[in-house]
Amino acid sequence: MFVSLPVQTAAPAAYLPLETSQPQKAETHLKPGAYLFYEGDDMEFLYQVTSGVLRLTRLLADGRRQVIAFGYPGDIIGFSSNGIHHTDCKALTDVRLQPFRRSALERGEGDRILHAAFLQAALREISSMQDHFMVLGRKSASEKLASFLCMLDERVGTESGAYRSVTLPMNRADIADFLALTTETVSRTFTQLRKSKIIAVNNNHTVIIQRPTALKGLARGDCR
Amino acid sequence: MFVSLPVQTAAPAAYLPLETSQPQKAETHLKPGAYLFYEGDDMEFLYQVTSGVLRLTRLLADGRRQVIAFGYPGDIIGFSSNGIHHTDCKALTDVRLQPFRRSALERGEGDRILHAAFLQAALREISSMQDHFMVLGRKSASEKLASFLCMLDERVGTESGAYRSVTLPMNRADIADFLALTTETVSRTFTQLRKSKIIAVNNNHTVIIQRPTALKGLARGDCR
DNA sequence: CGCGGCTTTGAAGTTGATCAAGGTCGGTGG
DNA sequence: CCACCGACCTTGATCAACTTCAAAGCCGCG
Repeated sequence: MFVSLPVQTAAPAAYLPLETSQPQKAETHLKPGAYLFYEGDDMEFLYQVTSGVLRLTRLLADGRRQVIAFGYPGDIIGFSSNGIHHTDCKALTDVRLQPFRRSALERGEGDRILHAAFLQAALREISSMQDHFMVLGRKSASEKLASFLCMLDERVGTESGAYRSVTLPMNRADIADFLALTTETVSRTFTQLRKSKIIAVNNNHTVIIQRPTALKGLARGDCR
Repeated sequence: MFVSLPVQTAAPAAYLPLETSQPQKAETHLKPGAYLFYEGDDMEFLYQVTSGVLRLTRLLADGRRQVIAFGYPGDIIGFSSNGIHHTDCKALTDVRLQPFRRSALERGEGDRILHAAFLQAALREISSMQDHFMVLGRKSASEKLASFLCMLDERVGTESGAYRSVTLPMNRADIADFLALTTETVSRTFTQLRKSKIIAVNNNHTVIIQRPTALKGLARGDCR
């Protein structure tokens, strides 16, 4: 019986457009702060993120919020089983998107290759959501933040001098609602990681990973 | 901007076999306590649950555990994006399963109808996982348990006299690890729901829903 | 009857939430 | 260029929910 390693998401580390021979709708563009769709909207399109970052959220009646996912280049956004969107989707940066007609999901319709690509994307999504269950359910605040930073580093981290670094287009509240914490706790945890020299923080939107091994260990839950 | 209603999973409320014309492997059978696969195993097959209940779990190095899902009749079990299982899968009851070759997921291979059915199943899975994010991340202990009972009632609840009732094939620890609580808290919360006459509990494995509206309200988070 | 596994209950301990100020930074307008 | 404003972030003090630790109860089964 193994122990959970975060799935080595063979997710498109770099943006990789879906293969298709179908005539497609033209690329869509979104300004920071703009919404792509709201919860309850009819699903007309699926989108593959070409560039930029999106935020998918859900709300409870009393305002409690959960960030369901951040959408990065390569990700497919807007999957729904019943033709209704179940999240709000907002652009955090300038975003470019490739839309695909909803019918591309339906049986028979659309080209086979595209269909298979959607299934692969859905399977990757399931994998990463399973990882996140563990994060939400069983990890401490510092383990959660470490997991988040590691995940972002794997997806969109860049070499910067001696260290790798990650840009955070979302604010502390978004991170809090993704990790099921409060902004205060996220902030305190950043401070803690900074003080233990595991990371350094620039202008609150750039994190430099000074001790990657320590960060990964924390993320895995080797120690609390 | 809407507020999250748990997705009306158009999930096969009753077991609905996948349509396929393909020659299939014969149905598999599992005794209670038997494992279907372990984390790290190669994925050879996908399975549709015909009858019985499965439990999918993940572990952290220090033993912290998260129940990823319970597999009920109609559910597709064993989705993986990279051909490796990322959970342990154990039968909680006698289980019958219809296996499907992994290749049925791959592009080109297999029949189109089956392929589309898998995609639909994957999309439903994503929907229900999104619901569960909200439960794990933002709900209190009693809201979590109420959500769990409502979900089970929708899926497999039965009319029993004046009330509906739900059978729980899993134990308190499994429920705890599904909802990210401890067995003690789950037990206390059951007691609390019992004392407020929202539910009645039989032999610890049967719950009678005495006040469905109160239970649903609690699950939605109308009040804490 | 008695054993073992599961569940319940109680008391004390912790983690993270809440409440409440300040502090920082970037943009705007005088 | 500087002052101000607002949004966001940080820090501190207190609090509550849930966990942990401990012990007893229940129940099905050999």
